[in-house]
Amino acid sequence: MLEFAILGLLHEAPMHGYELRKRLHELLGAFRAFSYGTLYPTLRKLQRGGLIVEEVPEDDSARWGRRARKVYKLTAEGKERFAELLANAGPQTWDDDSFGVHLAFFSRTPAEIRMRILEGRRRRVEERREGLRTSLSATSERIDRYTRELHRLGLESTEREVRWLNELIAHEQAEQRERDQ
Amino acid sequence: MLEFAILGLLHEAPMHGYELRKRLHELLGAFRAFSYGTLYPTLRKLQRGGLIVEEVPEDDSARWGRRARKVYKLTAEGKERFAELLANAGPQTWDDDSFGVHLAFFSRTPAEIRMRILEGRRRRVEERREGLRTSLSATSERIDRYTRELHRLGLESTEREVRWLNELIAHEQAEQRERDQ
DNA sequence: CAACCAGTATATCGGCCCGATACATCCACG
DNA sequence: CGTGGATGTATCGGGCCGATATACTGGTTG
Repeated sequence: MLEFAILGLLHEAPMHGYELRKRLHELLGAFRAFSYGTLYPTLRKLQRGGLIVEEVPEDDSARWGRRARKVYKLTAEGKERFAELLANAGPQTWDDDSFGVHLAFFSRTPAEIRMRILEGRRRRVEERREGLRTSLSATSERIDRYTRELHRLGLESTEREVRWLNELIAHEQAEQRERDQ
Repeated sequence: MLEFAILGLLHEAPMHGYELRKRLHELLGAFRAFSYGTLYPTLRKLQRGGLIVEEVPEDDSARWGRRARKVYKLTAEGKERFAELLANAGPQTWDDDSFGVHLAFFSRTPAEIRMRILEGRRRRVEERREGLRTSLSATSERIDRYTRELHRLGLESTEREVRWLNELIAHEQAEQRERDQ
C-alpha cells in the first residue's frame, strides 16, 4: 500500500521522506496515516529494488546542515511498477485503506481501471451494507443496545458511501460518453 | 485490542477459538475483522499469562471427532485484566478500531468509563472533522477533484458520527440523572 | 452408497504497518 | 542566548493480516 503511494507521489516530483509523508497526509486527510516507522524501511526496500534512486542535491545550499536530505526519484522501473500495480487492481483494492489511497491517484489512473475500482468498491460496500441490514433486522438478545447503535451508524455510513460512489460512477460514465462522441 | 476483545467475550461464556471469532464478527459487523492468524497466537499468549485456561470438555459427546476442541475459560486474573484495560481507557481508545471494540462491551463497562470513552471519541472525531473542513475550504490545486470528493465523504461521515455520539452522550446523561434522583 | 463440498476447527509463517524512541538540525521568539 | 516547535532520518518490538496447511463433520447429489 505504502509502496504504491510512494510510487504515485514521486510521479509529481522527486521528494525526501518527510515531504512524502506530509503530502500523503494532505491527500489522505482522515483516511490513512502511515508512520515513519513504515516509511523509511519501505523507501529502502524500493531503492534496493531499483524502483527509486537516491538523488544527492548538487546545490550545496539546498543541503541542510551537514546532514544530507535524501531526495528520491522515480526510475523507469518504478513507473512501470506503478502502472502494473494499477493494472492488477483486484479485491484487496476494494478495502477501506486501499481504496482511499487509490482514489488519491485517480487522475493518474486510466479511465477503465478507475471504473473497475469504483465498481469493485461499490460491490464491497453493498455487501457490508447487506450484512448490517440483516444484523439489524434480526432481533437477537445477543446484541445489546450499544452494539445495535454501532451497526446503525455503520449502516448509515455504508448507505451514504454507496450513494457517493453512484455519483462518481455516473460522472465517469458521462465523461466516457463525451470522449466517445 | 484482540486481547481485550477475547477477555470481554469470555465473560459471556467459555468458548473455543472458532466460536470467539464468529461472535466477534457478529458484534463488530463491519468495523473489524481479526483473522485466525492473530486469534490463535493471542489465545496462547493469554493462556501463558494465566488470563485464560484451557478447559477439556469432560462430556465425550461434546467432543468433536478425535480432534479435541479447546474451550477457553476466563480466570480471576483475566477478569482483573479486563477491568484494568477498561480503567486505562486513553487516547488509543479513541481510535476507529479500538472504539468499535470497546463499544461492543459497553454493557460491561462502568458508566463513568463509558462517558470518558464517548467524550474522548467525540474530541477525536471533531479534530478530524476540523482538519477536513480546513482542507476543503483551502482551494489548492495540489488537491484534485477525486481527492476533494474523498475529503467531502470524510467530512460528511465525521459530522454524522459527531451527531451520533451526541445522542449517545445525551442518553448516558439522562440515565445518570435517573440514577442520581 | 459413495463422492463431494461447505462448514467447523486449529495452527504457522512472511510481511505490512504502527507507536515509541532516539538523535540531529534549523529558525523564530522572547 | 536558549528554548521550543517544525524539520529530518532511522530502528525496534509487537500487532495484525492473508495465504496456506491440515483434518473432521454433515448434508446433497449423482
